[in-house]
Amino acid sequence: MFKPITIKDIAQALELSPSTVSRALSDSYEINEETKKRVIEYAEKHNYRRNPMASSLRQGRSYSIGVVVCEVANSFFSQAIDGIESVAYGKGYHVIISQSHDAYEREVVNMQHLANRAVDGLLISMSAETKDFSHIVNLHEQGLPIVFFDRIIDAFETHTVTSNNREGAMKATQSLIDRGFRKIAHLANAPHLSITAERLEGYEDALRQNGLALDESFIRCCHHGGRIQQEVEEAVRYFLSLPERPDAVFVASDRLSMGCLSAYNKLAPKSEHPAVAGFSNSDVLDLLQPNFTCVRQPAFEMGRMAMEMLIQLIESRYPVYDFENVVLQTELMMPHRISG
Amino acid sequence: MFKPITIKDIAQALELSPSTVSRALSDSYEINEETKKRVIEYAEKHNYRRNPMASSLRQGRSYSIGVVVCEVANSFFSQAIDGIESVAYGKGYHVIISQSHDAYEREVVNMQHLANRAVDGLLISMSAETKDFSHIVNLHEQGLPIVFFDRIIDAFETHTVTSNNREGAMKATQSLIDRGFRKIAHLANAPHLSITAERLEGYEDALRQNGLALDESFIRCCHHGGRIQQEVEEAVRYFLSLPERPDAVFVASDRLSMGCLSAYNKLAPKSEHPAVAGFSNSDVLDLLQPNFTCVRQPAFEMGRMAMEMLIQLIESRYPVYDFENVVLQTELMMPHRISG
DNA sequence: TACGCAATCGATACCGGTATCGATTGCGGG
DNA sequence: CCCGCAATCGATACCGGTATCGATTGCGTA
Repeated sequence: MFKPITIKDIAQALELSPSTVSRALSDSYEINEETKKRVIEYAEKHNYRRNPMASSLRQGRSYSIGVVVCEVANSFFSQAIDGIESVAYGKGYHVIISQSHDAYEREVVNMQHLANRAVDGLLISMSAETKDFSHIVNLHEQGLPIVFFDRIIDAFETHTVTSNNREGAMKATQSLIDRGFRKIAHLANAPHLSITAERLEGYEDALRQNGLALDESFIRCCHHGGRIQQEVEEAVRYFLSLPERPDAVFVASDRLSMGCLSAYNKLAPKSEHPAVAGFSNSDVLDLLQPNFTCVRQPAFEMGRMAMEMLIQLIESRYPVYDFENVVLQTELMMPHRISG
Repeated sequence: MFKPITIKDIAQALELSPSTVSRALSDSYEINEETKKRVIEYAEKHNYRRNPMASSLRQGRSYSIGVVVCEVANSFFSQAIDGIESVAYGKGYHVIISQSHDAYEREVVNMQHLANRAVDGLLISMSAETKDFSHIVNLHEQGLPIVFFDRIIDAFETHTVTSNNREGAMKATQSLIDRGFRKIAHLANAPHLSITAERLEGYEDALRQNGLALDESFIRCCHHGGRIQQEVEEAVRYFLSLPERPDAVFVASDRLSMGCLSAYNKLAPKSEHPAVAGFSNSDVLDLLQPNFTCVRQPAFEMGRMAMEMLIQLIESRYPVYDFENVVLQTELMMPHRISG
């Protein structure tokens, strides 16, 4: 096994003290330019790499932050992560991604692993299954900076970034109404999520504003957020089984939109497909399904802002008590007009 | 700021030595059961968390491994990551994901950050842009265990996991031939990738075996692997501009398949769309596009195996000189029959 | 009685950087 | 000539665990 060279090796070789080498390598003003050059040259020549653990241990900081999302194979989250990374790299932070797979157990384990000094802060979008927040509250009480995005909770005060889910849902539902549909169903996400309630509200508001009746039987929620395609198919099968079938569906999330369209393709002939509108940040879904209206969230921007807020918390010298709750606007993408 | 309790605090409180506490917490056989219980109880009660940096620094191991892929918003890679995680968590390893975005610079930076004792090993699927492998060779020469999967290189000997790309490509192309198509184009990936050459081979083999002529003008490759939709559209536009248009296209990757279908939807009426077959691990793509034949790779299994091989390298007491190059089989998914 | 050995625990060095405090040198001003 | 101060660098403790070596005790056995 190869033994990497340390700061002490350099010190010995150049007849300097370890502290001088350390300072030279971090470009300290107290070190003579000439000395710096010697150190840096020697370090590069011998392929020196600073040991991040030793550094973190001493400094009490790791310059890395943890991101907890349900899954990365999701346009919304992957775009958000890109936004997070764009800020992080600029400010010298490293991003550690971990997936909860919408499972409570997984979320707890991942956070424990990330927490306690291994990361300087946490960006969290809650898992669908999680009802008990004590693992997060604990970390927060221990002083770990946390920022929520998208799927937030109010167990304690901190910065949050969300999009205007109510309005997005309303716009999508309204677009279906504008296109002449009246029997509009709602395929909802897991019931405990903040976004679920907000989007349901928007859906109901739109119906109400247009004098349409609310029908509980037209609402179906997926407890696993569509990560199990079977539950989506069940919901679609249910809609298809209704004596009075919906002629349109408003879908609450990216994955559910995928699953919903896919399920209809599988379970019913094209002539019987309802119009579908829903939340999605996919680049191609709207193109693949010309009849699909989607609500896009500014995912990249959300990631960017969340990361900036987190860095603010981390680098603040004093405890922060004044928290921001940013709400970003959504964008409605109408169906493409395809010739032929 | 909250000050987490350390092993020394526990030692002092229980009137033990730090080493005893350390051993008690790692369930050493040299510690009396009674003492262990006292220590563990106190630790739990006071919410003790072992500091991973100190631990890693001393042990020279971090029990975490790094994964470098081009992007996570990709069915194939996200499934592979799930496979990796399934093994990792079982063996007590933590997985750090990082994305190269198919950019050379990004790949180098990420690896540097992961490397040098911050991770115990690396699982790599090469970026499309990378032609210079010295950053990886360096790490390897320093003794960092590395396993390649999917997009491999042969700059040095190590374990690798791939799927049978040649055969997969052949099967897909053959399926198009079987369906009666004769003018089959190929939308290829970035030229330097191992998978690109292998899949091109399979495509050409299939044509040859069926007595069809190879036509260079029917092959177009995307240097950014389709991450820039514009380059896919250009290729599609090119195919559409040919005096003799292809009646079918074999597409080399997941993202390219998405992009290709999407581009055709955008650029040509449905009646002029060619049949499309290609590599894809998407759950829904084949359902959304009934006419799409896809080659699935055993992504989860690839991740699983790669991780197991990496752990073997990491935990081997002696240098390993006998390397495995596993090749897994692909599966052809024929178009669904949709009524209506 | 003496010795060997297992069980249990302590003291300490060390992992590799870095914060802290201090030492040395040189020079300008009073 | 002395003092103050800036510039430059060294010695050392320390971050929080843990490997290493040793110490102590008790007990069975030669």
